[in-house]
Amino acid sequence: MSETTPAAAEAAATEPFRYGATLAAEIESRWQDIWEKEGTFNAPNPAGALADPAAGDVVSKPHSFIMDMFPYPSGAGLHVGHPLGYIATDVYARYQRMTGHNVLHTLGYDAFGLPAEQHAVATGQHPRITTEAAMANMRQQLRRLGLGHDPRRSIATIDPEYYRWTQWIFLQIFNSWYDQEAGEGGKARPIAELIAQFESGEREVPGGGVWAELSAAEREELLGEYRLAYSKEVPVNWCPGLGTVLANEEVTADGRSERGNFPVFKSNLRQWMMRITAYSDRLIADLDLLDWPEAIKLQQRNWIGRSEGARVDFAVGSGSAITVFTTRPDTLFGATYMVLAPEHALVDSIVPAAWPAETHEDWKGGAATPAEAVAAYRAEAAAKSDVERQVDAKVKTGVFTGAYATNPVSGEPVPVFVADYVLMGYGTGAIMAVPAHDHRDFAFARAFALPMRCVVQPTDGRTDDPSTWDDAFDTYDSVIVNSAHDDLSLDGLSVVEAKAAATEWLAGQGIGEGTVNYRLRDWLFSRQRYWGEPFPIVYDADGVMHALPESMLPVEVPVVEDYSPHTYDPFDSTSSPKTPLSRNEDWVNVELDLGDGVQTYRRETNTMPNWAGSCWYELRYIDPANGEKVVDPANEQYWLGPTAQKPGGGADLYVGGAEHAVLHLLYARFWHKVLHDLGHVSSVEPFHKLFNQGMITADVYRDERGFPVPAAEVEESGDGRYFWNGEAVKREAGKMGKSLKNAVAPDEIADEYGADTLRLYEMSMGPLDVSRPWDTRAVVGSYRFLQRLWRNIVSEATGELVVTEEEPDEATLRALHKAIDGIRGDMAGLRFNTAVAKAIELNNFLVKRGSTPRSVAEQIVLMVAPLAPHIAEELWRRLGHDGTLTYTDYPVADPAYAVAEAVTCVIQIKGKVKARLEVSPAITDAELEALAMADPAVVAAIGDAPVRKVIARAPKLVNIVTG
RNA sequence: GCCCCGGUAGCCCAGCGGUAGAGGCAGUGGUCUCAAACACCAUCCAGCGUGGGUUCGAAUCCCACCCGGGGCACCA
Repeated sequence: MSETTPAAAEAAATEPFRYGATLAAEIESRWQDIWEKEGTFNAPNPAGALADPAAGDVVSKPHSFIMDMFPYPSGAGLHVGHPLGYIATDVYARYQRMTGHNVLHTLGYDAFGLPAEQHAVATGQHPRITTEAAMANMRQQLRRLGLGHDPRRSIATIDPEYYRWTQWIFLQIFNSWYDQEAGEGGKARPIAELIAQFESGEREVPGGGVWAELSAAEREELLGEYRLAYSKEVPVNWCPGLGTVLANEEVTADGRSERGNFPVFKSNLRQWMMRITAYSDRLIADLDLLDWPEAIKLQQRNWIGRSEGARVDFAVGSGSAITVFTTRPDTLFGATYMVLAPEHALVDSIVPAAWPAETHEDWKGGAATPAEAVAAYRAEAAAKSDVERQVDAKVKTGVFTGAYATNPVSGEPVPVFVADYVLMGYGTGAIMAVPAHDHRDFAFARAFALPMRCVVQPTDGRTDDPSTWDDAFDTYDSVIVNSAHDDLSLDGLSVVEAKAAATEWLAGQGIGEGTVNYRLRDWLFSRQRYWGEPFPIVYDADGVMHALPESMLPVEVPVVEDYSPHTYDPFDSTSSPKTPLSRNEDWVNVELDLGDGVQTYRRETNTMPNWAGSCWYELRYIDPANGEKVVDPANEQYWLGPTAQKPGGGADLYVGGAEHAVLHLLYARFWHKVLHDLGHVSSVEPFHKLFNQGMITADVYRDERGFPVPAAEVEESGDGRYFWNGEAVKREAGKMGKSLKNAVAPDEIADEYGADTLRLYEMSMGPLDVSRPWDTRAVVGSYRFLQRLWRNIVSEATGELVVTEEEPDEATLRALHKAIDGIRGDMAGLRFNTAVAKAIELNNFLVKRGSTPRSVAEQIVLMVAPLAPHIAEELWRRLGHDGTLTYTDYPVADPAYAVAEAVTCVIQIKGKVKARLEVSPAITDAELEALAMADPAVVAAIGDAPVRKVIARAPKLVNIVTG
């Protein structure tokens, strides 16, 4: 496509006053320069360096903080799918400016992370060089689109002045603990307050020690159990192929790394964690404050996975007990066996020396003693990667431990198994199995010939004998049966009632209590990478951890020769991570005075994950140059503070892809809440309204071998078949990208038609939240619209204005105000596709009219301005206005003209259209009915049939029911 | 397997109880042109995924199913 000479450019060469690619390019670059030079989109702050005395009383002006999801600057350059959201937020931001809002809209770069590092390793260039080049390239590409960003606020996460605050927030989190007793639902408090409680004896030191007598190492160990950021040996996701550990959220359902698709293994390693689980309840509850798509809220709720249930102790052996978590205490009488996770600590202590008499052969796993059987099974489970465990999930495996526990309600002995379908990381790592009413337990019980007991009355026609069942019966909507003994009877109670009754009884017996359990785990926060934020943490000669004081921030990423990660064979589960930063002894060993005189310390060599920088960037957009504080409270309050419309506060609009539903959005909410608890921000949520834009897809053409061929070179034959170089190829839908050879760059489209055309086309393709295919051929439609708009106002022959000075007639006013009314609503509701259609409709009206009154021209220019700002600015100037239209009021519809003067009323007989009438929109039902019944066509159609009923819905419809 | 979202003209999409069509692309015919491209004018095209139901009336509401896209998936 790019090889052919743009036809429009040729035309422009011969017709210099015509709106073609050449004229569009000239207009666009000129206005982009003006906006930049005049700082048109600079938003004044209430306080600090970005406050503007000339802006007047900023605080009393309504604000609108509009954000795009933090882009990662890819070295590959943009395709037309990337800017979809950026154009949409720009259109909305421009509309907001024209309706009196102080608009904060900018775009920064999330520039730390794995891809940049991998790219650097591949090309041999330092990640800072490649990343900064990619950012410059992306800025250049985006500038051409005319996005109205405040350039003073465009931060980058790799800037030391930015990441010093990322490290500062880390220190806030590190130096905090979650006080469950504080406020409603608890809150984060400074760790110093906890230490004071231990010192004074107000709070008992766990383990019974005395604080003053503990060593520094012991104190730090203890505080690690409280800190919201802590370092601990935990089972983590180790990915040898990437050479780093990963958060649960970065591992796919089939046990592979989201990035790179390498196998991931469970490994016990000392790593940094964030205690996000302390916020589980608040992260769920505060979703109610947010204007987010329900689907995203649902995904967050599911990810956090709150379940209410009970902890129950099952006595085993003499004196010890296995504690299980269950959501179904109502089915306690149906618990016929138990299962421990292979890693469960109690396994060793309950295993007897020999198999009990009459132990089922299938339960022994072929071993001579229970200890052998358990050891063999554990070894087998440990060697499995998550992938294998996933693949094997359909078949239930396990072995009998040889031990029996006692069902606390039935008093019956229940065998205790070890099986990997029970996960150590959830609940207590142990379950009571109720095979009659749980699918997994049912499958296991069938495999091991375990007894089942039906305790919930089946309601689907099956008998109450589980031996005849094909699967468990797990409905909640039924009543409990077979569940009674001397002082507890659940029989006849509903499931919900029985849960409460059973929990209450257990608590009374001291063997259980109601509890809430979460699927969410603490967030693994360290990575073994070079290209990330270093931790502001050092270790002294005794290995005791010290946080650096604020004055020593930022801890800069050292400039080194060798920044490559230590990667391994992707399948080598025995390997262990090594940090790239540890190679650099000069940097690792550091002389510092942390209050005890100058001493040698070793730096923490892990780095923070990619998510760290994007967890708080909304705050820095607000106050990018603040050297004293993360954000000035006056500015935070103004832009993010809670209001009647947004009870939790947060940015007014946040647009981005749905793929960040749980990762970024959950982490950012968590950090924001910590900062709120510690008094740094007034808002409790970072993003009030979230909008997920759809994807732009593109046709992919594959040859016989299935390889993609360059989509731009494919030709369509008349009969709907496709050819490339004469060879038949197959068409399918796909993502846009280099690998599928179907990427279209925004620059190509801007070259041929101008950026305004590209913006308009992207906005008119369909609703913003729906994915839709790119069609280069269709772009010309948006171009023609702009040409017609231009022609309605400026002569193509002379470049002179052609608007008339007449007063618009009534029909024109009606068309105009109908358009204003509709477009305003569409703009406010982010329905840009229909807004464009209405603008085209009005413009087409003006074309047919033959001339355009000046007042109408001005209003249509203003209406189109958010969508196609360059041509609008140019026409506005040519219409005789000085300066930018950015802050000119958006047209307001006159209600007198916004309704049609006459409407067509349809007359139906039994739902079939028989006649039409032109009536006033103000007509009453009775008048309309009378008119309809008098209509000759209607009279004829009714004939002799009796009229049973007449439905009149003024002014559009009358339906006559006969017969 | 479970949970979301979507199926309207050849294509992208409006309409979301009341005439199936706002807008765009493509197609067809014409104007312009020596021809063509561009542009302009005109025009063709679907009964709304399928099957039931509610209603005077259903693309629109309800139920079931089919197809496409996304998410979750031994979480006790």
